[in-house]
Amino acid sequence: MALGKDYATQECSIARALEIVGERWTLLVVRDALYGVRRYNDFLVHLGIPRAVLAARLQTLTAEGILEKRRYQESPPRDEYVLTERGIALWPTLRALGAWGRDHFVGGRLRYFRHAACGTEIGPYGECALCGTVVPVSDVVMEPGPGLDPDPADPVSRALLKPKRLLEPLETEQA
Amino acid sequence: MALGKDYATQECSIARALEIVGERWTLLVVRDALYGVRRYNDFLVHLGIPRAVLAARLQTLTAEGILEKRRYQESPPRDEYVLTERGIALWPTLRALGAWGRDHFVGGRLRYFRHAACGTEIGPYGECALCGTVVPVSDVVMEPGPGLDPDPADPVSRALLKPKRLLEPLETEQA
DNA sequence: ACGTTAGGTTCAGTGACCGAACCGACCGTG
DNA sequence: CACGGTCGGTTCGGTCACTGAACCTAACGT
Repeated sequence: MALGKDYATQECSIARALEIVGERWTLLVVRDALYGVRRYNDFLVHLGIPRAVLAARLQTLTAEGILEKRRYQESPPRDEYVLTERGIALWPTLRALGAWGRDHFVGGRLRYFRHAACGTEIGPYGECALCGTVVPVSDVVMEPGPGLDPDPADPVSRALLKPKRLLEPLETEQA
Repeated sequence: MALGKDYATQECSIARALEIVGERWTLLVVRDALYGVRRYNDFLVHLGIPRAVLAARLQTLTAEGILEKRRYQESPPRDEYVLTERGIALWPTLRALGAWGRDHFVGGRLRYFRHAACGTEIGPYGECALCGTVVPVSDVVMEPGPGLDPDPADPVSRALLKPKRLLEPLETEQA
C-alpha cells in the first residue's frame, strides 16, 4: 500500500500506520514474527509469499525499526529478524484484528491465547479476566484450537502446534 | 490485498480479516465511516481516493456486511453507507492501529478521543480510566488535537473540527 | 434551455505483485 | 577437489490492481 504521497496528505495516525504496515503481506510477516518465526526461509514457507516480496518487506520493516536484523552465526553467515519494541507494540492491533476476523468470518477456534501465569484465555481487550491485568506479549501462550488444520508438509506449521510463548524463537525440526 | 487464493491457505483469523479489509483504502473508508462520513462524495473528497476504487470498496464492504447501503431521500434518489455491527466491531482494531501510529510515527496529537460521559481520554485499550469501563463506540467523542492542520478546502475536514460523537452522521456545510 | 450536483462507469497508463529461474556463499561428503 | 544441498537473496517477464482523467445518467434549480 505504502505510496506515501497519497496517505501523506491524510492528517491521521491510522493513515500513517497504514503507510508503514498496510502493504500486502506486511502484517502477516509481523504476525509470524510474534509467533516466533525469525528466519527468512521459515517466513517463506509458512507464508507462501514470493521471495522478492519477502525480501522487500523485511527490508522495509527493518528500515522502519519494526524488525532488527541480527547475525546469529558466523559460518555460514546467517541473519535472523527479530521484533523490536516498536514491532511488539503492534500486538494489540493484530490481536484486535484477529478477534474481529474470528468473530465474523471464521467458524470454530483456530488458536487460543492464554495468560501464561494462570492459563486464562486472553480477553477481547488483551486482558486476563482472572488476574485483572493487561497481559504483556511475552506472557501470552499460544496453542492450537480445534478448528486448526495445519499443513503437514510445512515444518513451521508443525512447530506451531506445540504450545509456546509469543516471541519465543521457533524451533523447526527438520523433515 | 484481498486475493483470497493466497491468504485462504493461511489458517489464521488475522489472514482472513486482511482478505476482507486489507486492501488499500479499505480501512480508511471504515475509519471515515466511524467518524460519521456516509456519502459517496464525502468519502471521495476527504480521502482523495480514485472514484473507481471508492466504488469498488463500497461495494465490497457492503457485500461483506460491513457497510449497509441505505436510501435516505427519494428525489433525487440518494444513498448513504452506514456501518453495520460488523463494521463497528472494527473500532478496537482501528483504535489500536491509530495509537501505534501516533506513538511511533506522529509528533504531536492529531485527535483526542474522550468518554462522552466524563470527558476522560480513552486509554490504550479503549477503556475510560475514570469510570473503569470499556467505552462503547457511540459514547466516544472525537475532537481535534493541537497537531491537526486540516485542509481548509475540504468541507469534510472542516466539519470534523467540531467535537462530535463517533458514528453520528457528519453535517457538511456548503462552501 | 442550461448549468450543477451526486453517483457512478470506462479506459489507457503505471506500478506492484506473482512465480520461476538464476546466483553466490558456504557447508558436508566422497 | 568435484558435487550436491541449503540459505538468502536478486532478476525477469507476465499479470493484475490502482491511478487519474474523461465520460455518463438522473434529477435537480433558475
